[in-house]
Amino acid sequence: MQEDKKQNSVRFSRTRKHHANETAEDYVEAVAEIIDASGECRVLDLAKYFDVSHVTVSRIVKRLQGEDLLVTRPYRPISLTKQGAKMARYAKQRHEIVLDFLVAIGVDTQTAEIDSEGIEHHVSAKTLAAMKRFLTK
Amino acid sequence: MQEDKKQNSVRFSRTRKHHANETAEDYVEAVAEIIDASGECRVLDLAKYFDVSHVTVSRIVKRLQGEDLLVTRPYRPISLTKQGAKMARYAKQRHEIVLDFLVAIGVDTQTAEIDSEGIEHHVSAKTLAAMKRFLTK
DNA sequence: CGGCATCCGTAGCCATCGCTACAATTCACA
DNA sequence: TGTGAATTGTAGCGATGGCTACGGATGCCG
Repeated sequence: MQEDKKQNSVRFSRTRKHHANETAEDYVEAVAEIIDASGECRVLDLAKYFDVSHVTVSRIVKRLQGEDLLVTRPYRPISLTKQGAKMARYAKQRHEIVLDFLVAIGVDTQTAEIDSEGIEHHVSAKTLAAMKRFLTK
Repeated sequence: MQEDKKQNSVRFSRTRKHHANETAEDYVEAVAEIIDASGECRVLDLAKYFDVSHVTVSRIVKRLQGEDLLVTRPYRPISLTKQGAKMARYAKQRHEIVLDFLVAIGVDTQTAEIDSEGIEHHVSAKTLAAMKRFLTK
């Protein structure tokens, strides 16, 4: 119990920063997916993708541009920076592993798709590695 | 890809409401744990537990009282309502299953403890059932 | 090339969860 | 009992992410 006090700042990392990072991962992954599927990514594409208003997307896109994850200009399409593309690749890979893993342990596909969206942001490299090992066995 | 548009409101349930619910689960679980360990739960106990200021705890406790999950009075200890205790029991059980499951697939205990904190809130009943099946096999 | 539909930005509201600074209450102990 | 330390509440700030309402930009098509 004592050592909890030191570790809780890590265990309960449900902080603003962590949450903002989840959003960043979701957004770069979505941008990559949308560009891959349709050639370009607009604010409205993201609004439809996440089922939020274009205003919310617009503000988040602006923030992520400030974090050097994506690039856009007013009334123009959105593209990823090198850093954003890297994050998107990692997020996509991790997402697929988590999804496949859930299916592998017997979760139905639809449930696995929903749960993996929430779970993926909390899977550390070590847990991801364990899931990978499980999948290749 | 088409059907994504309908499902995204479910898939990306990273909404205010969902996030607030995660907080509620963490808090009732913590209150139950603290009362179980020390007999009573005070604002400062929760502040230490989550490594946040007492102000943050105080505001959240007030909100959760409004949601009928816990009961307190100014400068008094915090206890759970029937509904809060029920949520705490479920959260604790789910937490333990996720933790045991991560360890079972080969994640070290410390990493499993960290990851399970984040993951547990996104594990549906079906996924939880799959984890339980895995553990009893 | 003008006008209208669509897309996007801005203004401004709310809720949640962080914080510091300060005020109020409680409680133990002198 | 009174007083000081510990605890808790309040005021007020910032960041993030929801929203509606409205205005400006773009671009297509007659």
